[in-house]
Amino acid sequence: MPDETDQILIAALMEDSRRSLKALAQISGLSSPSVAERLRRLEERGVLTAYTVTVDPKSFGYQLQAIVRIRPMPGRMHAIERLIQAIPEFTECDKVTGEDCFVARLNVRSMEQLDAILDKLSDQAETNTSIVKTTPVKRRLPPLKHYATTPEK
Amino acid sequence: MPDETDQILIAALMEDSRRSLKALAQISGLSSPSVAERLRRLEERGVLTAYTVTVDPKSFGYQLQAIVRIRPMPGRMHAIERLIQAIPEFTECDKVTGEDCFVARLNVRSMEQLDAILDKLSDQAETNTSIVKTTPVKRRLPPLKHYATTPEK
DNA sequence: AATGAAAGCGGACCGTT
DNA sequence: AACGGTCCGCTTTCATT
Repeated sequence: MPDETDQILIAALMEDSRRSLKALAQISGLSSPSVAERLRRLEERGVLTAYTVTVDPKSFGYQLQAIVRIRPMPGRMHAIERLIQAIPEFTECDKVTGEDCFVARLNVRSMEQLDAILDKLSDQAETNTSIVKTTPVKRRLPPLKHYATTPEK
Repeated sequence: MPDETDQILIAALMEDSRRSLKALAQISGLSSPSVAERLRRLEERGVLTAYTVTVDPKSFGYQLQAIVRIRPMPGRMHAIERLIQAIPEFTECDKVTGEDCFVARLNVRSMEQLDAILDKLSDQAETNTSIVKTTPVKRRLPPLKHYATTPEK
């Protein structure tokens, strides 16, 4: 389990993954070789899974974002799963318990494109689409503390 | 709108946001000062919105992930929105059209914690919870091409 | 597992095209 | 808007604790 120093490093990288080892060293109170060593181990252990960027989809003309719940018809589950994976406008998808097998995020340029994509699923699944209006919570980390110091308020 | 070189840079950073300017220069066929200049402009224009890391929640004991749809009772929408924001285990939340006002992602350590958190909403909203079993599509970028060279297969 | 020293490489700032 | 050159600073390696 990551210790407190690891958590400081992770939080610092979450804010800005391009921070230099030296900057991370200052933040954590370690030397830069130690930081490098810790990052290496965190990657190795699968704690840090990716260094990545966030892009504004609107900059690329993706004016609409939708959450689509998908309920495949009997026997069509694998086909639907492959279809979702093959359509790049689905930028995220979870397989979940309950009636809706999949919950996916869809980025499209227009209502017409939304319709066209949902249409591809329509012969093998029922879909339920909600257009994203705003995002009250942007992707963030859950609390990283080991011990539940906060009694789960 | 970002040109093709910008797209190459963005895709390269999406894969690994810690790539050096020199590495990005080689990938894109530019010099490193030019790469630095382009990144600066992409940030300025709000195309690149963050450099960040992805963490495995399980490494921190978050054994369960759920998608929660939340339908506030009349007049309780703002209160619910603030509540979601205040509970750090909600790591993502969109406000959407339709009956369910919010769709949120919840990370918890146990079923008990799941219950405890949903309980906090229960007097002001109806919730519908789906446990995430697998993630067929991990967060990715939609196609970045300007022109729809792919006729939306 | 972390440190300091040293060497090698990358980034930032020039002036130029 | 991109380039090459230069200088400075960071990263990486290694020996040490």
